[in-house]
Amino acid sequence: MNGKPKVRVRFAPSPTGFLHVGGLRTALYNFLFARKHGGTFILRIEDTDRTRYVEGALENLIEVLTWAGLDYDEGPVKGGPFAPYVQSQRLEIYRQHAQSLLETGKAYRCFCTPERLEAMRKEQVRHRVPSKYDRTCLKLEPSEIEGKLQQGVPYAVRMKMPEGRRIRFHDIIREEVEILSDQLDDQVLLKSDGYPTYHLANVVDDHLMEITHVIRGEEWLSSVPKHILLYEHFGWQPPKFAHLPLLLNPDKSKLSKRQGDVAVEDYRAKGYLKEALINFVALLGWNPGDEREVFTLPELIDEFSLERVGKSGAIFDIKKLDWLNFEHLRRKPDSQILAMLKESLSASSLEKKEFDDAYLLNVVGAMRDRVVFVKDFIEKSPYFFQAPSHYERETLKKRWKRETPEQLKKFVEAISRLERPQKEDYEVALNRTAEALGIAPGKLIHPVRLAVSGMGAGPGLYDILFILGKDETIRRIKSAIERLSKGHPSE
RNA sequence: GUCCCCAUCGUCUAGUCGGCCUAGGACAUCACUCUUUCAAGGUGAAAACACGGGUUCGAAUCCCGUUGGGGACACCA
Repeated sequence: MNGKPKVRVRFAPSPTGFLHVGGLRTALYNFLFARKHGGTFILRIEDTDRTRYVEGALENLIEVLTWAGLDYDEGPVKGGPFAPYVQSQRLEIYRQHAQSLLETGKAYRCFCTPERLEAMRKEQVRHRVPSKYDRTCLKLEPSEIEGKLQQGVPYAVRMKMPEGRRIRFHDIIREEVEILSDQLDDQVLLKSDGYPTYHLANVVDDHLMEITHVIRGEEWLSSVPKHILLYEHFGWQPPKFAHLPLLLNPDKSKLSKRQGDVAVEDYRAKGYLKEALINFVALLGWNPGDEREVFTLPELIDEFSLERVGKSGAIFDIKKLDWLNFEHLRRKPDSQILAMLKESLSASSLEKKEFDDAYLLNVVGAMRDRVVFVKDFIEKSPYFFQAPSHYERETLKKRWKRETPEQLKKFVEAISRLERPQKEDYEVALNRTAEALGIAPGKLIHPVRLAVSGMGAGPGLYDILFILGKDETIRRIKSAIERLSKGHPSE
């Protein structure tokens, strides 16, 4: 009941076909801020550039946001009190606002052709003067304007920038920022095709949708004065601003395609968990102030504050993302990993894709400290899903000796006699066999591992044998003896 | 070029508005440990306040400048 307005924030992407990880972070910070303050998180689509229209981009965007767990309260499809939330469906609203600026003399019509503007800019660049619109159309007589309108000459609406104004504003992250209005161009607000530019649409919508905090990327910082002026012209109170530092490529340029993956979907496809990606991206520019680093979404909501967002750009370091993926994966209960493993299995190129839950759970237990991704269960321990097709050359060289086949035969004999062997039974059998042969257990352990898995690394041998089971173990050892005895085939 | 923003280990960063910082943590790297292998775990090492001036008894922390990096300068967002 007290005067504090309810927090309303928006994530306002333009639908270019995929969600950029930088966009994911912007969305996340907006989301966290809203949830933290019991506010509203709005999704608004800024599709005012018809030349960049991408089929299905909206659906894709919503799908990815939903996957990440960033549910919006108002927006396209879902609707809300300020619908529509897609700018291309709000053209009339922008037209009216542009009209009112025209009437109050804060804006004017510009009939210049793109060609003329292009030539003008070139000229300005050549003379090394700041490239700004030369205000040709501001000097038009009312009769001339009338004439052009009569003839149906297409025009854009330009904002008339005041001269000599010092525009100062407060940014939650950057503190005080000051820009001279002389630097500002007479920005086009309404394009000749009737669509608004970002600046007009953004300001109008933020006001109409009662946005209290504009949280967006730093690339917008230098546009704020234009926006402030617009709010002023309309007689509106501007929202609070928070400009986030940029996400950078390893070479410190603005994160972009070409230097790796930038689409959230790329990371999803590679097997990153949403928990890890969200956690990682949250830490790029923000930290809780203590030493904790692994967070779930609810924990982030609890801890988040814009005041703790840093000012400098952050390089997207995939190594740390991998580590977070590992951390989040290992925190998941076996049952959940099991479900993901099954999915991974059915998508794999394995011949056999169906396994008992109990069997898979054993695999999960044996491998969970050794994998970063769910798909690693298959890639790092394929032998749990199919018999080895070849044996690692290096390991073979190191562990497989001339006398090995005979020794393994003894081990096979020993375990053949076992009834429903447990882990420990394999261990006892191996130790006894080694003892009988008068050799160290290692002389058997390594060849057995190689025989059943084809590799030199993995979980404890007895775990592997137990998981594979007696019959399969014997089969694989015999097969290895057969294949590796003649000559010394390495691959 | 003009304007704006930024500046602590290779990377993400702590550093609550000057003293407790001989600069802390994490990832990555290396070593040791554990161990039948590989991981995980444990222990430890190496690794940074861009530079120059101030202000102050005292500066990573405040001010100025330099350098470096980035962003914005469209009828794209």
